[in-house]
Amino acid sequence: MSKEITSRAADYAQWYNDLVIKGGLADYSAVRGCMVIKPYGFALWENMRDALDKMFKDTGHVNAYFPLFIPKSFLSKEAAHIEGFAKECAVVTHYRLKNDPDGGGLIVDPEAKLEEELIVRPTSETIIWNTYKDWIQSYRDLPLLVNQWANVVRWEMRTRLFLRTAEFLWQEGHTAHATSEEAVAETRQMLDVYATFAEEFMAMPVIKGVKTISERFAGAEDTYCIEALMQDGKALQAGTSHFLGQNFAKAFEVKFLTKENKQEYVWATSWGVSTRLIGALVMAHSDDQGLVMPPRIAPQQVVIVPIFKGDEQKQIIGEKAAQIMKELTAMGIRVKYDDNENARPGWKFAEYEMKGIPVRIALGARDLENNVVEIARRDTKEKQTVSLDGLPEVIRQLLDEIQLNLYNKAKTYRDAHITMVDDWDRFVELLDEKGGFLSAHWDGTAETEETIKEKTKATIRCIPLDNKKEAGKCILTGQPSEQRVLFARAY
RNA sequence: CGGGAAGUAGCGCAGCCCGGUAGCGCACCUGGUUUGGGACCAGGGGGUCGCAGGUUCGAAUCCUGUCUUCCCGACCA
Repeated sequence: MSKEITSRAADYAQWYNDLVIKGGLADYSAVRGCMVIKPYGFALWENMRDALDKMFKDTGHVNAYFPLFIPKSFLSKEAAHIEGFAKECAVVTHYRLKNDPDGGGLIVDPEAKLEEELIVRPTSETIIWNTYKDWIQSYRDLPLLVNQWANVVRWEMRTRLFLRTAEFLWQEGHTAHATSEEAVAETRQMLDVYATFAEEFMAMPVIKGVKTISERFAGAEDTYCIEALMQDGKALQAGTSHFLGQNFAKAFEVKFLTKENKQEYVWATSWGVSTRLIGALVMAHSDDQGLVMPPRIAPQQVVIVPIFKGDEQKQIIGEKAAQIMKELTAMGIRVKYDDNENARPGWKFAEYEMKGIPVRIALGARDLENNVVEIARRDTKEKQTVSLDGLPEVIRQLLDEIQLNLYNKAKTYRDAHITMVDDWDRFVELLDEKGGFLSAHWDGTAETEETIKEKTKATIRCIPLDNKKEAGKCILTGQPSEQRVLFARAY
């Protein structure tokens, strides 16, 4: 009624916007390109953050916090890095406002110009490596394994809720190591952490791979990524992990003394995931009725909707619901009871479906008489009547089943959308008609990559880590190729 | 940053062409009847018409500027 959702078939982009806004995840704000993350969306982020944070701690990392502002001179120390970010930096030039003497309200005080302009961090490599210089003296200080949860700003031309906003929340890990091998191992380890998180918590299958040179992070030697596939057949980079070599160590003079008392530059990594994951989650599982939340990170896993006539029934049902809640909560299940009398049950059913709550329990007087409840699962919309006896265990298993089903469904779709193709015309045709990943040979040159992008808007998403070597001919140029790479149109 | 569309009550919209008392649906408040898939009846409250200038006796309506959003491109996570 009041909250119609555009169907995916009618307008995929609008469907996505509808889910984010009507599902209560976020809103547009008065600031261009910036969004307000609403409590429901932030609860989701908190669950993602908590799960990831634990995984980071379990792999030996600690959290710290570095400044929002970066002196302009820092950013320019690493040539490739500045090249990559210069075009999208917000710059602070003054530190004071004053009343316009001509009565025009507040103006920037021209007297208050900063001696050195400050950049609002688009990422923190430079300020962090400038700091690490002081933290690292000897091999005994290594490895240095630090993560920070922060906001960053990248001045984007065109923004989309969660997928690309001028300001976003993320975590960025920055580590320093004594050897190249150790840094590469760290890079790969964190990529595995991301892949595990995406698959086990978000129920979103991902492909681990390495980026081509042109898709590489500015300042990295190698960029690894996890790539996910959305329901419209477009790929989305869900996380990246970079092997930075000694680029930042050299730019910021970060050296350490080896056991042999020799000065050497340290080896670095950085890795991050952002609130973009929320956009990925929305597009991976949701349907035309609304959001579909994977149980493991759903802000609410179960909602109980009472169905009653009159205060007496409300009272009795409320008591039973409280008991169910207590049992579920004791099992660590996040459950909400909605006895708001302003909305009728049917309205609540639709509302919670839109919010994607995995399991709904309907509890009415009739059920109490029969010692049963009706449970409905969001993913398949199946309903069943089950006994109140042993309900918590049934719910617990159902949540696991939903989690698994979402993953399997997404994986089936994803696997069905990786297409091997060896013919250029077919390649172009598939992009338009089917979408998804196209596994094709590439001659390894940036020129060919660029030409394919110009002709088709498809980019090389990654070279899968488990790729097998296979001689073939480049899809565009026919030049010899030693392996297939994954092409797709991407967010 | 280019091209298109839009901004009027919390939300969705009409009114604008042709200037003259700001309207409809949902939501909200009160009372009543209801409650197993987005209830109904009656009464009621709420709007600097994005913002700033201009034209005019008079501007939601005409003109100029500006801000914001959406869609499509270019750029990028």
